[in-house]
Amino acid sequence: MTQGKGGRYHHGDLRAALIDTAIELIAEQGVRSFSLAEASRRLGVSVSAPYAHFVDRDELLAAVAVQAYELFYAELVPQLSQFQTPADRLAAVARAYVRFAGVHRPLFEMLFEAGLDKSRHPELEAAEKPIDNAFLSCVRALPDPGETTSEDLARAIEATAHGYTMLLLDGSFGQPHEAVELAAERAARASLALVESRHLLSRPSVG
Amino acid sequence: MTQGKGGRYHHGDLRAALIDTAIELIAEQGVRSFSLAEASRRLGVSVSAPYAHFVDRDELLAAVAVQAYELFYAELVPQLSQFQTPADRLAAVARAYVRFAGVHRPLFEMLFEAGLDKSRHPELEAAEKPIDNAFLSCVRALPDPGETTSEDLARAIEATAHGYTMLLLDGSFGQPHEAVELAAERAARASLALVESRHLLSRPSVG
DNA sequence: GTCTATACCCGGATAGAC
DNA sequence: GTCTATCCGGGTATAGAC
Repeated sequence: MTQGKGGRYHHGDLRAALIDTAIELIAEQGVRSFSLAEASRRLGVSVSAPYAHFVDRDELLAAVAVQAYELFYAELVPQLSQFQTPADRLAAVARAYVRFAGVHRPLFEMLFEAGLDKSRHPELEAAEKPIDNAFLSCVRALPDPGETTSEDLARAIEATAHGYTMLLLDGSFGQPHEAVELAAERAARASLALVESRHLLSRPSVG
Repeated sequence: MTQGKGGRYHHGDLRAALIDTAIELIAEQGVRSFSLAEASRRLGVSVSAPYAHFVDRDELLAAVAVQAYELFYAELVPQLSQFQTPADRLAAVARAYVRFAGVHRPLFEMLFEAGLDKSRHPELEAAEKPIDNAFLSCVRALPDPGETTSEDLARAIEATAHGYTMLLLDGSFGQPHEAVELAAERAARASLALVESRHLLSRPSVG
């Protein structure tokens, strides 16, 4: 899909092709079992070829993760303009969060299971930030912020969306496609509940 | 710790020793890199010895996971009797949930990252259930259940606790020990907020 | 129940030719 | 930039002796 000539990548964009193939393989077998060797095999290049473009396996995985974050964010964005109130937008973003994980499961898993060292791959933090900001900007648009900081409420909602996502991926909502919608809907509702009782987020939890 | 004689396990309880050693190794290096070979080395037995007690690597890991669930549950239980109201107990359980993950991080991670096939290891589901029940029994003790089912509210709180836990382990709350308490406290407060607005969990999230 | 030995497969990574 | 060839390490699992 990226080379010009025959079956070889002599003059093609092997770097991009490796990223695409890595996504394919991760989607098929998960990050755990991903290897440069297999990616090379699938592309019909030698096992040493990737090292001309990535210093090691982790650098390729980091590039994949960045792309995954971008896709993730791209699927959250449309929700922001589709609802009127900030609260509804928050619910929609939470719903989209869970949906993304359900639809692009291996991609989502790799973001959290690849075991990439973020200090060695600073691009990852940058790629992740827009997602945090999607929640945060909605929270900031709420009237009456109350005592709770925007960051805390945004984090509560993101945590909840993330938590539902994990339960979904773990099978707690069953296997079929309806499970995705079910979990997504629950996350959306919980988000509304957190918004409603956000004043409690900044108080001692027990008397 | 389980054998009687010298450095060999000829007459010791190798099975139990393997589980203990696995926990050690997982605590040191995470599940990812755990191998039967290394566990054998550390115990001073041959690499083939474990196969007399476990059919394969996964069966040992499953046994470890069961033990991890038991410890997890054991740390939640004391919270149940320490607070008066059901809501406070829910907050306390959520707090303890996050704390467990913070204190026994590798153990917690293995429960969700080991990649164990639950259909092949039914013991896992059974070992997990008491934790779900800890949340559920508190919810059931709430006055005025409202329209939302107990299961839904319990799951919302567990999802939130789980989500905060993931953010904590991912470094979103910083590195030091205070991060654990911070995340745990946020989870506790969010639980109270969900209890307070639980009526919203059973309604459509957008009009 | 544990040993030794072995067969097997896999991955990461490098050197040097083209 | 890609190849071939190779080294090195690791893990899983089995066979057969004790």
